Amino acid sequence: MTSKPAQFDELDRKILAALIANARTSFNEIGATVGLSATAVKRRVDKMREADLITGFTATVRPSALGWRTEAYVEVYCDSAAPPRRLAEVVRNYPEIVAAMTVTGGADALLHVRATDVGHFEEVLERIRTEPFIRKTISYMVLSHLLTGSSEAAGGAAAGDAANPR
Amino acid sequence: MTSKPAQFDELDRKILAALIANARTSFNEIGATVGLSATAVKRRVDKMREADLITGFTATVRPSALGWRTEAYVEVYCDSAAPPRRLAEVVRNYPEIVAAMTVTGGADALLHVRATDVGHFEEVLERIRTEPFIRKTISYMVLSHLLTGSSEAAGGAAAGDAANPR
DNA sequence: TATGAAACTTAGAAGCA
DNA sequence: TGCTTCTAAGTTTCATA
Repeated sequence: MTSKPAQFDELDRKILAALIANARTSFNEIGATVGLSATAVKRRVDKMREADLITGFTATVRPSALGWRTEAYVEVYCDSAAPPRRLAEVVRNYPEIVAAMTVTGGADALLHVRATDVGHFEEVLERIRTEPFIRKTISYMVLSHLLTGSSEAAGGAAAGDAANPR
Repeated sequence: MTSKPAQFDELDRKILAALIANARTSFNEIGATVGLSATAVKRRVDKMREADLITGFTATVRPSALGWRTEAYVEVYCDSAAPPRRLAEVVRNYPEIVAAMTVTGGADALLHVRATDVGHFEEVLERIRTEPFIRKTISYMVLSHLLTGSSEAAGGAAAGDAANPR
């Protein structure tokens, strides 16, 4: 192993931004933009993948085009005895839960839920509420997105440049 | 224009799932999986892109590897006079806001914020609170993600199959 | 209208200077 | 790091059902 943790420089940032904008941009094209040969770009990308900085490449989809038209955030309140591990197991059983995390504040966890429609969401919510250690839930239905093209507005897509989280 | 909206079938679903799992899967490989030639797969992908069902291809990144280690959800309460449009403009000025939406419930909007550390987050929060029509904010810091590999845990990556929103 | 095979073109991978 | 070769994938055209 080398001593250097393969530092991330400005060139890498630009390459990353190009790949986030369009994962199919050719190394040649990226190289032309950042002033590097295609080979050099490839090597840097390989390193970023090795470093697990780039975790993969995916297609970005519009959930509404697939029929997922309802979205909500759900605060979950648990019995004090329930450990986060337990909640993680439960959450995995719901394909409608696209994100789940423990949070500060009154609630124990926050769930990001997608459903086809309000009826579907209600059904999911009722199932969640019957989970043994869940005491109560508070739902916030998403009305409209204020950030179009945002990763989460697109429902799991990435956009933006490497200098920014989105 | 044709009368048919180019219906989405099971084959498309499988192709989409393969591309979401890995956008660099070759058409040939996908074809072998779904029982189609590479040419046919490409044509279906082209159609899905035209239909804006597939909105693009991106690299998935681990925000923490880029130094974005703090994450929070912020409820925003506005003066009753403030229209959502106005909020949308404001939100665009903050690269730290990775998602923003109007929601049901007491708050007018919910922001998903990423920052490098708690100090950075506090600074962002203070800036947001000085925006003219914002009355108050309530923050929920994300402690840990319960769904690893989830799009949002990865901070803007997509994963899963087309039958599911994630 | 959708498909598959073949020809053609471009990009990616590997080795070398 | 960049250049060149080799290989593999994407792209286009054509014929077919």
